Amino acid sequence: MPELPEVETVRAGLERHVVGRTVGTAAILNPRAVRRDLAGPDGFAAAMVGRTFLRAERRGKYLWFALDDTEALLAHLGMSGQLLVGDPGRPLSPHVRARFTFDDDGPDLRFTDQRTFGHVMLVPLVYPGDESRVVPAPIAHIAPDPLEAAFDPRAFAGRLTGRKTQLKRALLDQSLISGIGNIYADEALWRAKLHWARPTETLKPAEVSRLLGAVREVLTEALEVGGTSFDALYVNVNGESGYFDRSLNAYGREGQPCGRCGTPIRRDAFMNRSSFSCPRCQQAPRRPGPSG
DNA sequence: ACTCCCCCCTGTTAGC
DNA sequence: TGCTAACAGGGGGGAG
Repeated sequence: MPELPEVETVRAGLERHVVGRTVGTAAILNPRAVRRDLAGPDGFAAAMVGRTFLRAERRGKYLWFALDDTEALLAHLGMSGQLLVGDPGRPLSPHVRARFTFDDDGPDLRFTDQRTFGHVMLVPLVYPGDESRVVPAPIAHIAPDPLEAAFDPRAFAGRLTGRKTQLKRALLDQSLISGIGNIYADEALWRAKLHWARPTETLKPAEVSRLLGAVREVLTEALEVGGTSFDALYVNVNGESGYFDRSLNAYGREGQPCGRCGTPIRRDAFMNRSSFSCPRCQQAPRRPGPSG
């Protein structure tokens, strides 16, 4: 379940192990991995040969390598995507979807993805709106994430309370604030003592800043321990797990006591998935937001 | 313009 | 024991 802390952990690993190196060969082992690339598997692979990874960057859950001033290799890990760096001679696992070797004959890069929700593509770099930062064209509509300099807390507060929806839906909307998924949404809401169904238009300024503080806290703390791993589906570029699952207060803890008040954590069906919260610390709104 | 819901996919687990 | 169904969930795209 790669969200911002997991993707950032992967990005940092790629910066260390891949940046500065030049692609020798590129192979697409499953065409679905490049389904969003207009050039198709063969065109994509051919266009990648000889390109040098100049920088490893990230916004929210997307990461990319700048290849020059105008193009980038964009990647999204989806649910189960991994970018693994290792001995080019090691066995090829059945879930490897794309493989890049380098002209220095060093460690190769493998995009591995059991459930194939992730993808990679070669894309143009553009300036979105009034921002100073260059980003890949397909993600120009994604909002800055709360850990980057371009994030504007006041603009976020205004757009959040201007919506007519439930708070958790808004937190998961990458065009409003990026990098947050189901796990960290539940964790941030628990910390801020806010209910997932709270109508966004009723949020007070103090509640919004409490929420943003909780979001930044939980993302930062998870990042410090390498992200959250429940199983082998999320690992860093060396195949190692993160440790934040030990620090979860709400997510996945149905029936277990709330760390603050002891009330059993409750699980609600939400958007075809689950929402975990403390029924006592996180008071349900009298009138839930739309689609509650 | 904004909000919402379905669907893409595979491996694991719960339940009958 | 063996099958089926539910579940995990990010986000694109289309419906409303």
